[in-house]
Amino acid sequence: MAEVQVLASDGSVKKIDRDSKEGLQALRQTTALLLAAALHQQFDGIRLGADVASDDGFYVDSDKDDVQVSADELGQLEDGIKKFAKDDAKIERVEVPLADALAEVKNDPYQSELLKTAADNDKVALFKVGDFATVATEDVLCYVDVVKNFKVLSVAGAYWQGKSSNPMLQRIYGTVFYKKDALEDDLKARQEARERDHRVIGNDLDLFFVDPKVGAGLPYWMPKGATIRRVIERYIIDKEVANGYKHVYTPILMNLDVYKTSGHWQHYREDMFPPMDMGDGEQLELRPMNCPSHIQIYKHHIRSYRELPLRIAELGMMHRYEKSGALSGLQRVREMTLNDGHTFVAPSQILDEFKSILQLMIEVYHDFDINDYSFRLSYRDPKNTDKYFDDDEMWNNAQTMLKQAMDDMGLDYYEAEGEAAFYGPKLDVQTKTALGNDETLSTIQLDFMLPKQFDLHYIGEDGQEHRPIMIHRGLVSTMERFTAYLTEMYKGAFPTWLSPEQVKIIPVREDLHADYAEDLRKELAAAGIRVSVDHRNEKMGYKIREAQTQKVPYTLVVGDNEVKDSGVTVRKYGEEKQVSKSKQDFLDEILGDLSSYSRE
RNA sequence: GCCGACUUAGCUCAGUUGGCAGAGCAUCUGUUUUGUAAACAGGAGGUCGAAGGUUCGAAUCCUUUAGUCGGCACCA
Repeated sequence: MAEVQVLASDGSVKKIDRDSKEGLQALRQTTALLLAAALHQQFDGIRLGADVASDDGFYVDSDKDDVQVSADELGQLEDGIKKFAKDDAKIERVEVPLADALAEVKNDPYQSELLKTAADNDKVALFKVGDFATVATEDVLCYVDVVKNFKVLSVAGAYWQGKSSNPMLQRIYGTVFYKKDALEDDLKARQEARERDHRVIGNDLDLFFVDPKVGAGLPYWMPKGATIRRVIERYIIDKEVANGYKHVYTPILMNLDVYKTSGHWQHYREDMFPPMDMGDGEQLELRPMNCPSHIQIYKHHIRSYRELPLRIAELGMMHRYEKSGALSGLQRVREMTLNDGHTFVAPSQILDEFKSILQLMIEVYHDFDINDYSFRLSYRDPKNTDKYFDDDEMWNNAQTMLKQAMDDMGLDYYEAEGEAAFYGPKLDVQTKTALGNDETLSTIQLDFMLPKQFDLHYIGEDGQEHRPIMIHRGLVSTMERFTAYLTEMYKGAFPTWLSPEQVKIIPVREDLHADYAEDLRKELAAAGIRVSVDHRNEKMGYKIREAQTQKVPYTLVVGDNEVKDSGVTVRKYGEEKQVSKSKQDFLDEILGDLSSYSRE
């Protein structure tokens, strides 16, 4: 076990395993410090923000008004880091009076702020390397000669202290490891991440496109993408109907007054498209959420306690005016169709209904083979409560209830303040995109507010009116985001049941085998399989290659041998091996795939 | 929305100090009838994102604008 000495901000020194998480973090923090030192040395008068070790590397912020670092200057910064990382170089901790430290950085508001935050009793601890010193915060390595295998990757923008009301700084990102091959693996993984990006695959496989001339964030689903979506839609509707959901269709346009009643207009307006003024005083609004629509369904009849839980669901199209910089392929769009559902329950039913929704979600994830996710309990921000519906008791009860349900079910989760919807706390299922960004896939939200706003009630056993509670839930997210997620997860090689083209038949000779190929296609199509014959005037190798690059699960070659045996020769995606079998055996195989959602 | 970079044929990309807009793949036409990852030949295809400006002359320089990408902020 290789050990490294780390220096903490309080001056204590200890040895830790360099391959531990802390060991890597200390290396990242150290490299960030050296990058800050290099920036300080190479760019006179640069004002430095924080130097930070992140989950996948490190970064340093700096003011860009006087010094704008360009992408082609990153190499010279690497050289600068190397100069600091000499054999005998050490990071030392010094403690100085705050006033002295502030005097040193009097033209740098960011360092001043960091110093003030870190100061204790008018003294502040600094980490020093060469003649560069900055605030001591996270652990660093005592000896910096291990900073060898690193790369300065990119320059981007970031708000000072993460607040959009603050000035924007430039942020320089990098990555670092103890071992050279670990660095190379990391760089390779970053490259591969780009190759599995759903926008790249979506283009290669012709799944969808966005045309800027028509509108940003408004995707077009090409036939193959539409097929994947249709499979998802049919799957989830069947699943939900089987689990007691009533599927409905509701308008995507509603009178704006409804959104004033719901509170969306007050809390969510900046994400909504502007209302359409119809000229006669009526204002119509493109809906940003489906909940008010399902509330109308609820209110259409007088409801009895016997009907609860009442589960209303819809693949609901909605429009949100997402900020231009947030748009990204199918992941963030302005028109989306959510696998939405709202359960109306009596207070005593909340816990059980929440658990049964979560159980259903876990089943669905299993069918799609989604395993890499975490549960997040999203609470309101206690320091900024005016963003949310105002009812402290409701919030506290609901948040407690969510936590209890998760604990009862024995599921791991983490808690996040400030992530709630404006009307209530929620359970979010967090996943990562190919590029490593966090995103919410599924969500289950408790809502005590909308039933009150819309004055919902049901008749209880006692013959009196009672207020139901709403649970908002999306199991497979929006069709857009879910398709994007699956595309990245499967790298475009969808399991047979989801694959837009399941079987490609290639006749060896068009003049001799086309009829057999066509008969085969008809038999498979009759069994519900998405199949086509490649009749083009091309060589077999060409057609095989295309079937592989298009990631078709099964390629069937038929020639004299197959005609004679009334069979097929099967080549699976990603395999070179060819297996000859009877038509029936192949049909059994692929139907087995479909019924089990299998990828094999 | 903010910071930076980018935008050339359906796709991926060249295009030098401003001087006649290019390649590969795809598409179309022929020839070829093929047994497991790219047959051969020929043709067609672009107001260089858009609008203004500088210049004898702009894909190239300047301004504005839209979009895309990487981040940040915001979120399904």
